[in-house]
Amino acid sequence: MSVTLKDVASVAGVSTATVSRALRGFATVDPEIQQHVQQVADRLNYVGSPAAAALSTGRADSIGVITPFVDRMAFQRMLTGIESALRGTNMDLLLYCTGDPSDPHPVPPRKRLARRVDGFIVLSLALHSPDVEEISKLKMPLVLFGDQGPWGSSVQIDDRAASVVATEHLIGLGHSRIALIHGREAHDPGVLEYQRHLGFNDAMARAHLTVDPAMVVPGAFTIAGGAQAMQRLLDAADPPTAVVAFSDEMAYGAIRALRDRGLTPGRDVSIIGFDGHETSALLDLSTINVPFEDIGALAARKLLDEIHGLEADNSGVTILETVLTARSSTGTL
Amino acid sequence: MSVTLKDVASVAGVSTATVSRALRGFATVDPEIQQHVQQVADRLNYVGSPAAAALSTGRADSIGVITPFVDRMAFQRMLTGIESALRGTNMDLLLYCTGDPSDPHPVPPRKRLARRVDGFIVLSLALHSPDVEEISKLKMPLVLFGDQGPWGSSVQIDDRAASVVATEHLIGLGHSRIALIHGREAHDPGVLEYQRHLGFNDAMARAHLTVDPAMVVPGAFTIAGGAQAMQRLLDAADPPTAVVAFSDEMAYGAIRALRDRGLTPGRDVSIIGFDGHETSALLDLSTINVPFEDIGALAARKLLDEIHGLEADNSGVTILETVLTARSSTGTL
DNA sequence: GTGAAAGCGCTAACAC
DNA sequence: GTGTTAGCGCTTTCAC
Repeated sequence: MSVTLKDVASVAGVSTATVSRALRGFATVDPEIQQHVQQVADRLNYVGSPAAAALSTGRADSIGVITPFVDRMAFQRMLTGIESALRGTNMDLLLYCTGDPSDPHPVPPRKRLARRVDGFIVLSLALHSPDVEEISKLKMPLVLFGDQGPWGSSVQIDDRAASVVATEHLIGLGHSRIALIHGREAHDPGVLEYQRHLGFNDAMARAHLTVDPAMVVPGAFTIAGGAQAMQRLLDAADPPTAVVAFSDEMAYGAIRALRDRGLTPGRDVSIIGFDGHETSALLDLSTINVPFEDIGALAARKLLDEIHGLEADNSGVTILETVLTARSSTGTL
Repeated sequence: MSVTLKDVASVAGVSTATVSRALRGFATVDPEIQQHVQQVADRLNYVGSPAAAALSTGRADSIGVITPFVDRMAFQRMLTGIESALRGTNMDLLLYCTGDPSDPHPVPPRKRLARRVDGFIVLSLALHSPDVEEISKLKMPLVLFGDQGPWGSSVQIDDRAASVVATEHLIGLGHSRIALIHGREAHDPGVLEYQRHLGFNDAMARAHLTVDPAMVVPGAFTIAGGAQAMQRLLDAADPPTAVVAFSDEMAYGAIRALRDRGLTPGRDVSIIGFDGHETSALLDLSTINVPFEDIGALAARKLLDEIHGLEADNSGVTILETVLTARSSTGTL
């Protein structure tokens, strides 16, 4: 097939053990020999077999990233962060997309990735994944985002507090009939959405405002879903004057729905999103900035530390800050 | 360490070969035994070692996706397509991000991924990667996008023709002083940008319009770069009345720059983008829709076929259609 | 400092 | 149909 360690060894006139050591830069190898072996390997265009190394060492030299969706901007930003943290390490990145957790998936992620990676980053985002439980049973290094797991460390934001900030921003502008576009019904307190919902309720209660159940609609975290949600809200007997959306994408959809009816965001209806994507600036969308790139990078760094057995100072739960950016999509009543 | 095939074999009272066959659903196994083995494996929570299997079979059961950037919307869309094509197969996805090809990368992709995957999808996007050459030397299954490679098949769009369509759209609206925001200087005809530039020139020449070198500026394929480019254009002695941008992101930036000066896209300056991202509809950006999801899915399918040795009907070069969507960012002069 | 040899966990002939 | 056996290509004791 291809050129192996053994080939290099026989050409270089040394043992496979020496080649193995030399190529990995072990200090115990004679510098002359080390250099010679390196040259031979280069000349032969030798590329080692990760599979063989993995089998032998038990390490896979790669991490798995598990996410329900790849087509979300938040995911892309986290992936960017993860990638940058991995740059310069010898770790490879395996991507496993579970799809909507409510659909049963053909092959559970643990079966797929378990022995193939040294650890996992689970981006459960807005949905609690039953797979997380499965994965945590593996007792492998694991870093979670968006959910507090029973095992491993996690990177989080304070969803409840951030949601309070968003809601109070609208209240501060004089709004009282405030609607909520959430992703979907969440019953698990560990889920990001649940916490944000709590925050919304907190802020409303604190301002002595009532939450009208008709003003709470799902938007599936997509642009289309957000647009539909907004349409429902506008069709209500008593439409809202302001809306909190649990993602920028849903807010985009809401803005579109508004415009389609000739309404202007921030004047006729105020809208605030959640995520702080770059495009939100262009759409003049007020939003809660979530540092997804940092989240990804930090999660990756935590995972690498766990894998390498460093009892790092960054283990456990880390909470990152979110900040409100007010733009013209939110205005006084 | 963990439970192995051998453990399952001894518990089930059969040989490892039988377990191996049973677990992979070979027809040559007695149904009763097959079921029994499966049960034992489940009970023991057995998870096979991909490394061992790979070493033994020579197949890695995974593909590598190589891209210079992860933080581009186009990349995300292609990844979505690739992911969906891989769903239901037993192939894993390894992501390798080379970063800007002009920077030297510490570990060349071929060394990293070569023996770890069964084939590659290379998304060179707007930049010609010298790594492609290296990878093609591997003589492994390879599917390219955005570049016509010396080896392997590819998925493409007709960049030159699409660019003609975009430019002629502006010309048809009465514009004659048309600027171009490209990504960066391209000298390689195999590169997408080069072809689009050709198309721009074609359309201008056909309409007997001159291309002012001062009206051709780079935007680095980012929002910020597009904004800067637009600023330069507006600061020119004789600013353009219309602009073609080679990506929606750069067009977003251009729109922002326009707005920052109190100008309205489509009225004061017309702008057309390239890509057709979902958010472009919200920004009322005219654009050339590129079916990135389809490109990704098709590339993945081609690669799988190549890997499995199917001399598929979809091998070689496949060209996908692009379509113009006119919105209010482009208007009559 | 270097080599010999025993695996790592699985698959694929090949016999039975 | 099922078991035996010989690797796949590397790492890693353990001698020397």
